[in-house]
Order: sequence, then structure tokens, then C-alpha cells
Amino acid sequence: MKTHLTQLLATAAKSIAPDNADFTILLERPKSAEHGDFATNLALVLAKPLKQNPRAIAAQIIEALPVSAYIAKTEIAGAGFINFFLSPQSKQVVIRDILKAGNQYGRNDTGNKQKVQIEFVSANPTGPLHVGHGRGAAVGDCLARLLDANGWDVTREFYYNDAGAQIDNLTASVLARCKGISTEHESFPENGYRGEYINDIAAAYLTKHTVIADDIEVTASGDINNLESIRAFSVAYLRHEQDLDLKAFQIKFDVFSLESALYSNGMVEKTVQALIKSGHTYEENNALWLKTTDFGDDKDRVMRKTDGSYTYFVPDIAYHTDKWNRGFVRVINEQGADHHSTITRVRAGLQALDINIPKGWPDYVLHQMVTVMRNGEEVKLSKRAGSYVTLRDLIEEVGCDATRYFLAARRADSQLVFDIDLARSQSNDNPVYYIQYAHARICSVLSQWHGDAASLMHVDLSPLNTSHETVLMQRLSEYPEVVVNAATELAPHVIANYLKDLASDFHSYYNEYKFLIDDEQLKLARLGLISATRQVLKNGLDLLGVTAKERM
RNA sequence: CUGCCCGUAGCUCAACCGGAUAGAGCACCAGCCUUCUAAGCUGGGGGUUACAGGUUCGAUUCCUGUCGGGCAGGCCA
Repeated sequence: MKTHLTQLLATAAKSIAPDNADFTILLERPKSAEHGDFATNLALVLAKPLKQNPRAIAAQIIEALPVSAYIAKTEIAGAGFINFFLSPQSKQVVIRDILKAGNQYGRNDTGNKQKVQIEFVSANPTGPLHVGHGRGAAVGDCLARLLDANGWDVTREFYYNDAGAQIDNLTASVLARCKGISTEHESFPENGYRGEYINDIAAAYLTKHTVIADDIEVTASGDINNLESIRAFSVAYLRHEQDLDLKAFQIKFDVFSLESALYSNGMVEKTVQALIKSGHTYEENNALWLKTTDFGDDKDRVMRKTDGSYTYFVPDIAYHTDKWNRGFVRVINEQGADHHSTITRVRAGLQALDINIPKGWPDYVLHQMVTVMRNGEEVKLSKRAGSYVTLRDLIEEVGCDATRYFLAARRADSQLVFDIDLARSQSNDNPVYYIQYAHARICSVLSQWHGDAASLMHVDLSPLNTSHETVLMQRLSEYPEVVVNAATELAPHVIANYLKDLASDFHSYYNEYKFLIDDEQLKLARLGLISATRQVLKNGLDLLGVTAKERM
């Protein structure tokens, strides 16, 4: 429809202003229904080159517009906007399209089955997942679903470090608990982890437990002199805990990648050698530096410290080289905003390797911090002090659907405040229920109708011409554009907002008219419309990873 | 001090990459259930879009500056 109108306008514009060929015709959907179904500012754009009054130009454009069966009316408004009003039939066809396409409605194949990887959560196994991870999980998983809906071949990946300084710290903390040292005692590791869960790990270790996580399986030796065993067991134990967190949040990963593997398989060393060979490194003060300034950084960065070990971004570069070699034409890293300084370094390293990786690769989506409030006070998140809100607590208190919606329905780049008390006391007011309720209501009506839903595909839709119906059909037809838009902007919240609007249109319609009525023709047309609405609600909720309940 | 993100109703957030009267929810006020689920609907009050300039037909959106919040700036991850 949009392209149809654009073509009409193009021909009209050409006949009026043959000399001004280079402008793009912008069609938008006006906010207010009074302004029609589509509007263009074409006359305003042409006003300057033609040196004429915009309204006069608008009149000429309308005059030159080819006749179309889809357009019911055109008008000039405001400074010179041209508003188009579509004919009822052209709006009704969307219902049939939706019912025919089913759960495919809104999906497209622009991704062309190309390989894209989304890396998200990527929490180190030093504790259970907290709200911040939850935001990453909700946003990352939605991005994956969005790209899948746009025809990409998506891989979900989780990357973690099982060997660095933090893990040594974890090992020492567990060891201390194995020996029965209290977290208050002075011999407890100074920066050790003091959460309750450290106790649980120690107890399980001493009783020679076996833990099975998504990517590893380890049996404890129970030997408190075997640091390696404690380390491996603790990591596996916490990975398993995180698996449970993720499972409660309905999130599944395809691939787990270990930082330690990049060392053991020689990728790190190979990358370092390649960087040296590229000429973008130098030695100074007994350290090896990468000239990230060659690629836009404000200062060079140390790669190999004087003690011979590498800084964190070296394995990062090796890891991303590996991603590239695995054939991902696109990689999206969903991380907390505190990682933003790594972006320049990783990209610089990849450019220095000079292996034809595009300049802006990989993509990053950074979410801002989540502030947690409880009893009107900010809860300071500190793993080491053990005082923080776990993702699982949240899911238990507020529910999976509501939590996912809450965390994904906001733009990633704005800080968000999660008020625990509010979330709990107002969990019934969470907008997600408003959307699910619309879906459940439709299910209820359709089941009380006792008819064959498949037959609605063929009903006569011409009786649908009230303003409520027009608005709803209009909204339904926008869905495919919303899916494209959300994916190109990497912005899941766009879907959430759309669904809220769609649900609102429906609830309004529901209160105004009855569906199960005697007039058979009108009844079937209306049932067709709400059946299509149900389908779009379902498809949209799927993108958010929220269940479409049939009953509430 | 420098870089990145942000600042919109009392609170939590939108606004289709520059468009028409800046929109929802919560909270507040007034209505609507013998009728398909009232977790709903209808109406009302509530705003100098942090502030000051600039760009143009037109700015919440783009540019500059100021103020305020967050995050980074380590041979930490």
C-alpha cells in the first residue's frame, strides 16, 4: 500500500516539477485519524525549489495524481500536508492476509538466512544472576527472536571466564568456607565472595556432589587441598545455578564459549602473533602495546603486561576473530553500559588484523544500569557483600512474563529504576497483563461461538466500517513494518509499545460492540477481525518471549 | 579534567531518524457490569520537553554552551 502510494506521488511530482528529480518521497502514518491513513509533506519539500506556496503545490499534486481504487479521498491540510484516506476495502484485506499467514504474519526474509550471532548475558560464574543480567537476558533474547522473524539464521551465545582473577577469588572463598572460616573472620579472603551461596557450594563440594550444567559436568573430589578441583566444581556449580535462573526466565543458549579455551587452543597466542606481524604493536616499558590510536582510540593500550600475562581485551579480540571465522556476517553483543570502553579496543584489534572484517563489526547494544529500589531506598548491588536482588527472586515475586516485559519494554539506553515494592504490589497493573487480557478475551469469545475458526478466512468483510473497526484494521496492517523497524533499530521495546496500542484498540472495540450477535454476516465479519487481532497479539508476544494466555 | 549514554506530567516510560493539538500507564476526580472475562471502557485535571542560544516553513528530535544524573577513562575484568 505504501509503495503503491509512493509510485502515484512520484508520477504526480514528475509532471509538476520535472527539473527537481532528487528528493525522496516520505509517507508517514499520521498520529491522528483525522489526518487520514497516510500523509506526505511532499508539497512542503517542493515549495522551496519551485518558489511557490506549499498549499498551491499540494493542489497541483492532487490534480496530477493518477486514479486509484484504494484511495477514497485526499485533502490538503495545515501548511500543505496531503492526507490520504483509504477505501474500506483496502483496509479489510489485511484480515484475510493475517488469517492466511497465521504465525508467519509479520515475518519476512530480509535476513536471507545469513548467520548472525547474538552474545548476551555472558556473566562470569561467580554468583547467581541479578537484575542487570536479567535486563541483558530479556533484551538479548528478544533481539534474537526479532532477527529470526526477519529471516536471519540466529545463534545465541554465552561467553564466560572460568580462569581469571575473579575465579581465583571465588576458589579462595569456597576453600575458606570448606574450612569453616566465617565471612566475618579476618582470615577470610579480603575481597572474597560473602554470599550465602558460597556456603552451599562448600557443603556440596565436601559431600562429593556431581553437578551438571548446560555445558559442563563436574564431580567434586571433596579434597580441600585440591584447589583445581574446588575451582572446577565451583564454576560448574554456579554455571548450573545460572542455568536454573535462565530456565526460569525461559531463555536457552545454543553455544557456551570459555575464555580459557582461547588460551588452551592457542587462539590467543596466534592472535597476538598476527597483531605483531600487522605492525600495529610496539614494545615499551617491558610491555607490549597495541596502537589502538591508529583506529580512533584516544590512547594506546597494553596487550601484554610486564608479568607476561595478557590484558582482558586480547582474548576478546581472539574470541571475535573466532566468531568471524565461524562465518557470522553479523554479530551483536548485548552488554551492560559499563563495558563500553571495550568496543573501541575490540574493533581496533580486529581492524589491525586486516582480514577484511568490516569497520563497524561487531554491533553492540548496551543497556544502561538497572537501579533497584526497596523500601524507598536504593539497593546497592554487591556480589562480594552478598547484598543484591537475584533474577530468580524477582521472577518468583513478580512472575516471568511481567519481569521479561518490564525489562524489555524500555529503551536499552535509558537507565531504569526497578522498584521491588511497586513491582510486587502493582504486579497486576503491569502492562503485560493488559495485553494478555486482550488475547484471553478473544479466546473466550471465539470458544463461546463454537464455530470453525478456519472458516473465518473466507467471510465477507465488507460490513466492517465503524471507526473502531477501521482503527483496529489499520493497526493490524502496521505490524509487519513494526517488526522490520524494531529489528533495524535493534529495539525490542518498539514491539512492546505496539502491542500495548493494539490491545488498547481492541479493548475499546470490545466495550463498544458485541460480537456474538444475531446478524450472521456482521457477526462473522467481526469474529474475523478479532481472530486476526488475536493472531497478531500472539505473534507479537512471541517476539517478547511472553506467553499468550488463553484464560486469565 | 576527557569520552559515551541520559534529562519529557507527581512517579515509571513513549513519541514512526525534522512534522500537524507532545502521548500512555500508575496515582487523583466523575461515570459504565441482569448482556461475549470490570486485570476492561468513557470523560476530566495535570507540561515553558532541564536551561540558554543557533540552524528553517517547522525542533522533544539536529548543532553549540551551561546545569544535573549514570558509566567509563588500570600493565583490573
